[in-house]
Amino acid sequence: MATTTFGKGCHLHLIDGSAFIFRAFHALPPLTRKSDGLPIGAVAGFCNMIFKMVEDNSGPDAPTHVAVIFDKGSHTFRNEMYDLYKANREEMPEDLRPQIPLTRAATEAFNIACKELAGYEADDIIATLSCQARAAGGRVTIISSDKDLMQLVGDGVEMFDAMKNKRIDRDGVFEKFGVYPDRVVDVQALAGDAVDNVPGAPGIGIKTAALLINEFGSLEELLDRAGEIKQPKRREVLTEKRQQIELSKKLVQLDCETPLDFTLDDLEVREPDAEVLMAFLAEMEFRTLTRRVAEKFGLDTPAISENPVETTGDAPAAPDAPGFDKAVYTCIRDTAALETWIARIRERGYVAVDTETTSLDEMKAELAGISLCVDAGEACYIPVGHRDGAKGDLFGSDDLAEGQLSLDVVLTLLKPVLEDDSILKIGQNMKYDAKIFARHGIAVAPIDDTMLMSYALHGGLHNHGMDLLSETYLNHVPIPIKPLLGSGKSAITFDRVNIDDATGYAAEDADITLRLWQVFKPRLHGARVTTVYETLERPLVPVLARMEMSGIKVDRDTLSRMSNAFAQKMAGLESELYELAGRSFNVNSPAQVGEILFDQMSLEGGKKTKTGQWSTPADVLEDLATLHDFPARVLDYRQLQKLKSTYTDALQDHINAETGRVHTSYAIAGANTGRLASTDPNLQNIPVRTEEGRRIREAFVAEPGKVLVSLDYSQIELRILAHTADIPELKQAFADGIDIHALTASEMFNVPLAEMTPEIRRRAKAINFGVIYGISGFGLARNLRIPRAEAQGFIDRYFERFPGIRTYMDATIAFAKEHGHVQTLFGRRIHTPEINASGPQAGFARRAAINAPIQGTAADVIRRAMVRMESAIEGLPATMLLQVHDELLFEVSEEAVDDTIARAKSVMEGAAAPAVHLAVPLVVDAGKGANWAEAH
DNA sequence: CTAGAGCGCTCG
DNA sequence: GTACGAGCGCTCTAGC
Repeated sequence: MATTTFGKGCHLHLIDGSAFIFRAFHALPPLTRKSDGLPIGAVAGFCNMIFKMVEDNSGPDAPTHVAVIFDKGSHTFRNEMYDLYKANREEMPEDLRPQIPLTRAATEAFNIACKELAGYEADDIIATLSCQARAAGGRVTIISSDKDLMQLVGDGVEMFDAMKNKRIDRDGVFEKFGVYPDRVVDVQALAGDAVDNVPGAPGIGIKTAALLINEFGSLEELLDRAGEIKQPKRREVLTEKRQQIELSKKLVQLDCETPLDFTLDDLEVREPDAEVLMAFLAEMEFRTLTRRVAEKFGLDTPAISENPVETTGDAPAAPDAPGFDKAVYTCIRDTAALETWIARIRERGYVAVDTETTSLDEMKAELAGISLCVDAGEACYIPVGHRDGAKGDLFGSDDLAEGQLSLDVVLTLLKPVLEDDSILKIGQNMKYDAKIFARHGIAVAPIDDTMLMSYALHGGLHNHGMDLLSETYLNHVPIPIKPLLGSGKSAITFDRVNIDDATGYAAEDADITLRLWQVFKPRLHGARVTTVYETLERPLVPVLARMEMSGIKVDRDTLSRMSNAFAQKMAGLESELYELAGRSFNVNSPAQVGEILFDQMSLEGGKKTKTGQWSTPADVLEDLATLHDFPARVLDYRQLQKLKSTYTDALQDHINAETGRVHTSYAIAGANTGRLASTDPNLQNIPVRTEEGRRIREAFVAEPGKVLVSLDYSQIELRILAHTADIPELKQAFADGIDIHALTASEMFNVPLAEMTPEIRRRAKAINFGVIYGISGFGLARNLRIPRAEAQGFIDRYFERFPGIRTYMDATIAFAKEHGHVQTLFGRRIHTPEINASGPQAGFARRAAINAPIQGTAADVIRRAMVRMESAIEGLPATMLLQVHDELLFEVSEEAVDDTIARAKSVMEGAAAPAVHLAVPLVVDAGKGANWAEAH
């Protein structure tokens, strides 16, 4: 083809490559290459789009010049102007990352120019080329739907949305922005952009911005004459935020003078080399496209062994995986063998790791050994802390039968591998192993966690322990630990297990972990949970590990004194109860309490539990307490018993001898909804509702010179409900900062807000919570202690007043029935296997399905806040210690309290963006104090 | 003697 | 038969 000079009559097509594949990745079904599971959905979408253009563009309107433009790197000249530019941007999904070089390769295979420039966005290159083409008298079509490019439209420049197959001209831009292209930047400067983190003028959206620009003619005119604006808020924001608005304009204004090292003439359309193109398409295993391309060029279709298959989340396990064989596992007792393994790991780029220790408490556990696996079926165990069973002496390298390398030697060799950025460490519940290694000065990264992959894939279906996963997904029953350790008093710790047995057990764990990873990893994309796994599960591992290792200081003396006081009171109550009953009995036994109440005293209203004994829960005893002292005293006793046994006594046993602090453990995959669960001890249920219970929080203290700072989301679940079910009245109330329960009461009972009584508000509050739980007449009646018919009346009125709630509930259940799962706003899936059951099960399943998206979205929000928190408070003398579902607790040096609160609050309130745009504000309240009671 | 179910209570 | 989601201490019993 003869080289021509770009000029009049020429038509330039500019394809926004980065934006296209990002959109294609999310919009198209997830496709993986059959032969190796490589995700290629976005590449396929891209190739189809390019091919379609090649086919369509043989007419008179065909481009004479064409280029695909990509972003290069994330740092651009805009970050020099404003360091927060695109700071909200999500990390690229891992399944998309490998597709980017493939898309460049595809562009080259089609023999289309592929351009990018460090320090500039694709948009700037597109702007520059557009300007040059216009200056030369040619026409331009920008293949993109990015609104940031709309400022270029007009006068011979058009846009084309390839996904929607829609042209965008001057009028199209006007539709979107309310102004013509030459004023688009002015509108964008005012409206800002949450996704790119362009600040704009707070409170002004696109519509208002367009109104103002149309009235004043330009942004500069508007800012100069802002004083003339009637609305005080607008006037104020335009005056006070002038600098911010001007900066925003610079950020959205595209650069038409990007220093390019090529000219328009270099972009002239070239015929693809058919063989190169066919080879590429065949390599991608695009069967249909390969055939169509072959037809177009009149070539034979090359044989492609496998069809690309859309994975639905049920991709088969590797069919040719070797069986499990203990005999193949090796025990590593010398450095040469260890170095061979390390070389193998480096060559492979990933390794499954498991640690064996002397305790389930990571803060006390000593390392007994480490197992590794890089190929299914072949694993090793490196003993480092095994001891003689009788004497307890550590085996050395010269113990012939039981020799082992020293811990120091092994960790020195493994540390560079475990910390190597280019080697993926795979574990089952990696938080445990990461904490063990962290205590030895090793920061394990990067990681994958098979437990968390399973949680993202199968949440709600089953638990995610290794034994169950192995049986379910590998069809293999792992070696049980019981026979090795024994149980009860005679149980031994893993360091006393003989090394041969330990090798068989431990190496298998690494083997299983690797195989689970091989099964789960390619399924994430098909099940559309890659982003959930990568942004809500995996990044929490190091964050929680650090929180757990920090622990919280608990004052033993305070607890001890309270325990003594409780014991005294309980002793008094005990004798009083014996007196009232006329005999001694075990107050801790509900069965015996029931006997005395209902058999001996013949009080009315008793019900039996399913095991046939009298039921004596607190609400029943509360009713009986009006008739008799005995049930009243039992209630008093039970409260003290609970506080003493679970809190003031048990917590003391959890104070770590070395740190003097209590270190809880968070289960990331514990709760079905996405919530964390706290165990050993549970620090998410420390009393707060009663005065006496709340005093236990006085024992949770800050170090001298520091304070505890608590930040909690206000009404987060109701806010999410208002957004999700799209209830205008509730959204408005949250926007206006109105008391939501009072508002509900006012709407339901026709009582003006000014005349609200606590009792009416209390009822509305119970209904609001009931809605979140999948309300029933029975449940509300029991909660409010009113007749069931009356409760049902309330519910009916509520649905009448807020019909959107009913719509949401019905739609959620219908979704669950159709898909077998519900999901949160962030895409977390919660499976609902019982949703089609009948009988009482059906009710449970329906209520759980209604609740899960709300509770789960709230859980996702705080997870995101936690993941972002560490960098947000970096440099401040502040440590995040605890999470209690909607609360984060920090320990902060006194002088940094205000800064910490400001930064943490900002992270928490903005945690939904940019992945989710909530139509209600998130509000966070803060408190501080010397102890948790004061801070909360 | 040990493990596990059942009950009841704590939290969001 | 019923509010959603969790964990833990105590009693009691089945089974070694």
